[in-house]
Amino acid sequence: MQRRSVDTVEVILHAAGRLLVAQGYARTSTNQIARVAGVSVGSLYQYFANKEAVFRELVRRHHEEVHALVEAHLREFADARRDPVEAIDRLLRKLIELHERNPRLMRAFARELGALRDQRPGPRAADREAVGVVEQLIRLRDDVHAEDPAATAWLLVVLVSRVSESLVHEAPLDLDSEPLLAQVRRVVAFLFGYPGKSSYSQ
Amino acid sequence: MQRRSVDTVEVILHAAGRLLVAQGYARTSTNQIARVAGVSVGSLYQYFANKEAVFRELVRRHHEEVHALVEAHLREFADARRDPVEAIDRLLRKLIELHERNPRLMRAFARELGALRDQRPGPRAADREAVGVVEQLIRLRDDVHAEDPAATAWLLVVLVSRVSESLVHEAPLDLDSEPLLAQVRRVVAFLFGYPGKSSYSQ
Amino acid sequence: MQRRSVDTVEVILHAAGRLLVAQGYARTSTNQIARVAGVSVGSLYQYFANKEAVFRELVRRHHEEVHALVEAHLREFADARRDPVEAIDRLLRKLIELHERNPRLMRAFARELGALRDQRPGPRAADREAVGVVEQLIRLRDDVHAEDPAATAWLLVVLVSRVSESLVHEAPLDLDSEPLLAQVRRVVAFLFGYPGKSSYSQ
Amino acid sequence: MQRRSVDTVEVILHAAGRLLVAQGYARTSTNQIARVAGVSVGSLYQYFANKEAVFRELVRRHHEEVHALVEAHLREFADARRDPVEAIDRLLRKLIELHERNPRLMRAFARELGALRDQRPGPRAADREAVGVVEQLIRLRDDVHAEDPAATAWLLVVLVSRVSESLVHEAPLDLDSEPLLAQVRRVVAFLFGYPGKSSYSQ
DNA sequence: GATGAATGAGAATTCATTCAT
DNA sequence: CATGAATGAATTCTCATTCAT
Repeated sequence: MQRRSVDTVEVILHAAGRLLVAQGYARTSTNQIARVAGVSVGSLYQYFANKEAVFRELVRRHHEEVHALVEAHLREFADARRDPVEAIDRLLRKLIELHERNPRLMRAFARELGALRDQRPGPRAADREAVGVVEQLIRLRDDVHAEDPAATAWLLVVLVSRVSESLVHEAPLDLDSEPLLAQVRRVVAFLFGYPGKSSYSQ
Repeated sequence: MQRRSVDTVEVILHAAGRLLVAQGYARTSTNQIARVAGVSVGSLYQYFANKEAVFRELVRRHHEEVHALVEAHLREFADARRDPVEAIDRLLRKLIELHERNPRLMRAFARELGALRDQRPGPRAADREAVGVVEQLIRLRDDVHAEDPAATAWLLVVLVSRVSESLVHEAPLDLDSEPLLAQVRRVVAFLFGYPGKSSYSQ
Repeated sequence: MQRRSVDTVEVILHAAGRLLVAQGYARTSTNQIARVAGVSVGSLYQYFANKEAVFRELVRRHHEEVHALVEAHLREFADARRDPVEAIDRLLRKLIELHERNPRLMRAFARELGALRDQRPGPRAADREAVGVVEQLIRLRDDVHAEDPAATAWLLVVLVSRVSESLVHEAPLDLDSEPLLAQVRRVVAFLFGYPGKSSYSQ
Repeated sequence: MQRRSVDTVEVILHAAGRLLVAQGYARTSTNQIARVAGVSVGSLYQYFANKEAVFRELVRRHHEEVHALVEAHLREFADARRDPVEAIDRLLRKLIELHERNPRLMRAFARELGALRDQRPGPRAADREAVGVVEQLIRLRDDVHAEDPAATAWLLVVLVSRVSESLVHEAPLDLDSEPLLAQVRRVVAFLFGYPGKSSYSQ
């Protein structure tokens, strides 16, 4: 029984994701989701309060993953023995990897579920939280010399979150991602006062 | 006659914008838009093929404004006698100004109209175009020494477009925008090989 | 001025006919008729009380033509010096000719305007009237020996009106119309007690 | 479950038929049909793709009945031991009987649903098919001497189908149907080369 | 008379949600 | 718990008709 409910929720979310990608939020009906999932609408409403809740759960799970990733890398970033620029670079790569596991779904999240996004705790809220944490970390690390830790933290968060999105969403751009990542790395190093590391001036 | 039609379109778009902000795309009906606009639904459908078309036009107009702004500042950026970092900074400020004229509407655009945004030529396409132009400009300016013009152009565009959005959308962040802009300026200068200009290391 | 109004009515009816054939009654709007006719909707309503009236006039004109044809041939049929079977045959050919001038429109009349058809005087009423007239004529002619004049008249009218329709509407039937007309002729002759004329028994 | 669906379809069709007779196709809305049927509009759309489909099913069922009748009598007509004229007469009477079960509905079919009628396989297609079958049967029977089997078959089909319609639709004609049927019988006998059977000349 | 923008009642259709089985 | 038929409020959109210019 326990098993069954877990499966039901799973197939519903899977179907919802596929339909979201294929037709968007508005065009996807709960009956449709249930049909594709191979369960009855009734079952859908057993586990989800309404249509929105289905998609909210879908997004929530994604955010959870992102959050875990960010947290792990911020721990690395906090570790004085490790290179902070590397930590950011690695986080960025992990985020891109995450997006690339299902880019069409990630794009659909951004495109279709903007209206759901603003619920707390959403990504904006997450960003906000991250800015605070990063600022503290910057202040704690002796080797990071940011002029304005608060502004630097903010820019860093914006950079990482938006760059990872852009790198995936604008994939068709005929640019290789490696040089772009290198560029971001340089900027991060610059922000951290590591001018010598990979700057063009060297 | 001419006058009437123009007015009708205008009041419809105005009403659509207000309702978008107040209740979102999904909850806004065409009858409602018409009522708020003070015209009949029939008139709405005289000028717009369907509900989506109304909001598409709203977004189109916004994009047009952004496009004009970007174009003007890229011309300034192309002018060798003017400081390129200043040009970017001014563009950023203008974009923020634009957003701040009606931040709630701008936020609604991002939140609610993601699905419309992807039409060609949308902002993504615009970004793509901008990257190409900026790359050329970087190559042309003798005083700009970017290591990898293509990657630099891409990062610059992502930075400007996403930072301006973030600055407005996350306004509640208890940060003053001036330090954030200064930070962005520093990064831009760095990207352009102007390390001495406003770097913290000076 | 007089001229203009006549023309306006004419172009409207022409457009209505074309649209009726192309899309049917329901799918044809008055605005569309006006556009195709090259006049304004307002003008349409200057000359026709409503949408239905336009099509009623179209049908009325057709009925008028049919009526004139029938009347002329009934006069011929009434002329004792002329062969009554020939008269019927000629009428039939004339009706077919009429239908063939615009078979698609004729078919559309039958298909789409059934609901208008029942207005008096419609074809049914016309049939009724014709039956009475034909019955009298049969009684008057000495050379016509119909067993039951009333029933014969009825059958004759049904035969002529339905056969002419069928011959045109089912044109794709891979039958030549000449043999079919010959067959009808034989039946008419039989009904008139002209068994020797073209019967197979001769 | 099975039971419910069948009932729902049935009451919808019943209501549609009644409304068709009472107000015609155009004036009948799906909401109205549902209300009269005592079900919700949603249920109507669960079983029918759209308004037209409801009426198409209504007509289809009628055609099915007619088709069954015709088929049964053609089998009789094919039986060499039975009188072919009688077979036609009986078919005609059965068709009239069928029409008279609900003449107003039959009339409404003709008047209002002409546009639906033309779908394949419609009555015209059915007529076409019948002509071919009848022609074969005429050729097979030794006792039927038709001069031109193809033309005879065609005329026979037109006669039977149109006469049965006319007899019902023009019922108000102050004629008794018995003499009319006798007249048709005579014509059929004549077409089959049975001149002595019931001809007035005997 | 002509025009065509404006009207708005009304129609078709959808779909989230319920609930009897 | 599962099912899926039934619901009906709500929405989009059409189009015959009017009337100010």
